[in-house]
Amino acid sequence: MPASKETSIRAVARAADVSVATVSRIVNGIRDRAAPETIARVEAAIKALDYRPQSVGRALRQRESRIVGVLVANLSNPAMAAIAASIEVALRTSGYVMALCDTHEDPEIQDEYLREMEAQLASAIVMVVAVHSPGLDLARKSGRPLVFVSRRDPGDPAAPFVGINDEEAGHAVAACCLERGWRQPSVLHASIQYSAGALRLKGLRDGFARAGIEIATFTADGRHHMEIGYLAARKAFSAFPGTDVMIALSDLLAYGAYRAVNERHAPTTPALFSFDGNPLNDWIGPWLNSVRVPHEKLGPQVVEALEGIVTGQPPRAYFVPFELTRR
Amino acid sequence: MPASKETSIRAVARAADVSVATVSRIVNGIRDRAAPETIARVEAAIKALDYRPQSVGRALRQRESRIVGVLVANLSNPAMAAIAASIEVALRTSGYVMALCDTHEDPEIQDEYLREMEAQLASAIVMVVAVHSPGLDLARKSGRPLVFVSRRDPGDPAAPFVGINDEEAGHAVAACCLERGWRQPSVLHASIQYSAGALRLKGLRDGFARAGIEIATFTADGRHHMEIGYLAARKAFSAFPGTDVMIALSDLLAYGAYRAVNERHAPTTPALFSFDGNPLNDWIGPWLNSVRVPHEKLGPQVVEALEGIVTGQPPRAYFVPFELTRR
DNA sequence: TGGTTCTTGGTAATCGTTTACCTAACATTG
DNA sequence: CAATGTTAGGTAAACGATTACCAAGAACCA
Repeated sequence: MPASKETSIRAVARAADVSVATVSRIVNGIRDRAAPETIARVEAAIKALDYRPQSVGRALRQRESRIVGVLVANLSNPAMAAIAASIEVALRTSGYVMALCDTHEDPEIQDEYLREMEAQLASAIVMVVAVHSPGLDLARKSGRPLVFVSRRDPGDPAAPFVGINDEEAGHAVAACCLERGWRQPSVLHASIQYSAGALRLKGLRDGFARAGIEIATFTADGRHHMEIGYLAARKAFSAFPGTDVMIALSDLLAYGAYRAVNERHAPTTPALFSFDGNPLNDWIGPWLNSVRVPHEKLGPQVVEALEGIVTGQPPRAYFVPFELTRR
Repeated sequence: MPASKETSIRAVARAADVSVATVSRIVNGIRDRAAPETIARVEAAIKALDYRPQSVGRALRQRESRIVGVLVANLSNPAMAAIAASIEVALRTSGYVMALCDTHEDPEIQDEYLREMEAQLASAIVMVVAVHSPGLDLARKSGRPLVFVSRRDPGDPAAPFVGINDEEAGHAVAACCLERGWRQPSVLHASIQYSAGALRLKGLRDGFARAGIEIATFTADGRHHMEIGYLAARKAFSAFPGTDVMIALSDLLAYGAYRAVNERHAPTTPALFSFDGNPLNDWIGPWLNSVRVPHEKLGPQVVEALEGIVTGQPPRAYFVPFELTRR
């Protein structure tokens, strides 16, 4: 009868006729504190009772759990879901457990979760697209490893960061457009108060400036990024009818722009370009040129960044290479 | 100086000059065991020290943490990500913390996570699209509340379930097709060994049978659902060239079919229908008719189902209404 | 042989919280 | 006034795991 009521370390100790200390040491792989024969007996008991140490006991004693809090801004965004999925795999292989939280890009919810992770004694926190918040300021000095993904720490640009080199990506997009002869770019963006958007824009601006081209930017208010993209694209069409390429600073904006393009029924339509490149685009957005972020590479980099922090390496950016998908 | 090193319940007790028991009672809202004046003093101390009880201590003592394990089959599927987002909001409002795990629809990973949630003393487990696995059989008898979302418990059809009525949805799709005069349906599906697919298919079959129409089904092998949809649609085109509507049993299959439709360059193209209706479809898939699952309603139902279990109500299905999106 | 070191393993404190039980002091009642 | 509640709060034992420290025997060496 495997397990059921009493599968504590004590039960194993009784079954193997040793002390709990010995069991604990063996479970934790300390093999030079017990005779091989004893180890075998304990391992047999563990198997027989189907024992697995309870995380809470360990966490309480060590003042640190194996949970890593991953706070993402918006789970409904396929790009972020893909990032979360990648981080999950990487954390699991390293023996951590991901607790995934959706902050809805709201500072208060973000703080609520930061506090909760503190209460859970999370061993690290990963912020995927963080916003400025008081709790984040506290977390920064709490000593808990903190890694930022996609968007840099809004309060400390030097904090450990995993993502693409956004400015370089902007450059690359500009170069690609010029190569194709698109010289009337309009850029659609939502908020650019944070690093990712601002850097992408800077890269674009610099890239086009080399050809003596100044870019036109458009934004709008909306309930979500698709709507913003849609409205911004409409603005672009009326203010800049001759535009031959629309560059959206994120996928979701491009989806919105796509609707605006279709509704326009013009003889020629501008090309569409965007950043993020979520994995579904190959199928649902074949009309979209994009900067593909290799989401599957993000997870391992996050783990590396975390290990860098605990081993005391100076904080730095862990860039993953992006690719251009041209249609 | 709020908090930092020593913000245990003991610190609060010292600051307010009471025992830890009193602090604990006040923190937990037991207000009739202390004088109002004492309560005020303790609450002031809590605020001054910025105290929040550590979850691990509580979990250890109560043998149950506030974590709810949510195991989803595939985070990269926007429909499932949307479900996870909805569950997250509902759990948070009820004071729980979601630990989200991606099982990749792999029984072994699913079991690994089930065990981990056990070790974390999770207070409940939510399975979004579960597969059959030995660990699931164990979890079922562990007494821990267990709710299935989207797909029923593969081992116990009567287990608590939250989702749409798949058979009825199949019926509705058939009726809608007939109303539009589409009488040559081809159905694309991946695995139908699980409840959702099988029931949708049954509903479709029954619905069309009323008009004396037999449906043709197609499937294929592929690395993911998009590819399966693509290949199955190609099969359908060669085996059933006259098909006037393709019904995919999930969104992702429909995305794949869309590519096949576009590549065909035929004078008339079949209509596309699918199930799931993820929130992005309005923008990226305007060509897609679908059964929209109101993801935002799923989370609250999941919480209701969990509460039903702990209050000892008999297990049942909690259906959410679906809607047809016609293009 | 007496001392040292290694091996093997046990003892018990500790982490932070909850809660059953105890105990004064005071209030109420007959 | 004695008996009985009631109120307000404290004491201490859990919960499960880790780990610093201790100790007995064996092995080794001079």
